[in-house]
Amino acid sequence: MPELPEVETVRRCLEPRVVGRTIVALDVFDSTVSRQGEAQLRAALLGRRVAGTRRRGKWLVFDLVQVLMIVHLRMTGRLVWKPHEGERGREPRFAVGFDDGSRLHFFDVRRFGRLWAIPAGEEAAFFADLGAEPLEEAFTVQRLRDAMAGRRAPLKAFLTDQRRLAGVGNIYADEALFRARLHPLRAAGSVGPREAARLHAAIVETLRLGIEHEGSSVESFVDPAGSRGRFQEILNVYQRTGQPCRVCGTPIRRVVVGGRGTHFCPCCQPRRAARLRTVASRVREGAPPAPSRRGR
DNA sequence: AGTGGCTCCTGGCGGC
DNA sequence: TGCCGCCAGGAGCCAC
Repeated sequence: MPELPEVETVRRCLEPRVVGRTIVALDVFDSTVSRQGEAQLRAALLGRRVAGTRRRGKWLVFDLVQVLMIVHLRMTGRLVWKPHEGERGREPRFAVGFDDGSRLHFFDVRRFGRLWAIPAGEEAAFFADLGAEPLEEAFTVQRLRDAMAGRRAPLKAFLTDQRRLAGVGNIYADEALFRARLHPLRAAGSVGPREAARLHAAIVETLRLGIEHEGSSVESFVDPAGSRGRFQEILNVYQRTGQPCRVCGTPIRRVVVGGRGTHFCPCCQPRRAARLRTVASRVREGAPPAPSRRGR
């Protein structure tokens, strides 16, 4: 499932290949890939030069100066770079041809991926509902705390909600929560300042590590040049149900949160806050519980 | 408003 | 061996 690190990996692979090239062909083989028709997409894209590539959350943006070509890979979308024409096997959903004869093919077995061509001036409206970009400086601990404040939604659902945070999906949410030692079912609004700082660091570290490893190839992810990612080799919890936690050896558990498979270590990610657990263990040891700071 | 649930889509897999 | 049904999940939509 392409998330922020996978989309960034795709972007980095494509950037040197497409920047400076002019789009001379667009073929739509599956009309459901875009709400816009082939004629409209062609009118918007043909003859335009690629000035740069960007990423916003899990959305890949090709900057064509006055127009933006935007691609979302969703579940199984794959952009495949072909130096020259010619493609074997399954038909792509769309293909873009460049002025030097090279082509970019979009393959997508589950057909959830989408393509847009919008005027550059509509970018703000297009991404209006998208939350903080986690690898930008503006994403601070305070910003995360503000976003979590008062929310009853479980942390797992909060992290994968693109309106709150852009780019985190199932894999990196589970991995970030493990790093932060936070239980996926904890309400986002119940997270204290220290825990929020830990979660912030965990989100940033996990995503950076994902990019460093060129993404996770847990299903079929490969970059446009055909390279697999390596992050799946260092996953701590995702799809490791029943296997021992790499930290404490406890079997990894799987629960469903918001309809999504969620993996965590029940020992490293306790449901209750650490302070409460300390009180519980004091009771178990026969010592009187520490007096509450609030006196109640 | 915030939250949870359903839908789309198809290859892969477990069970019988 | 073959077939059936379930599972995976990003985002959009809908209901409460």
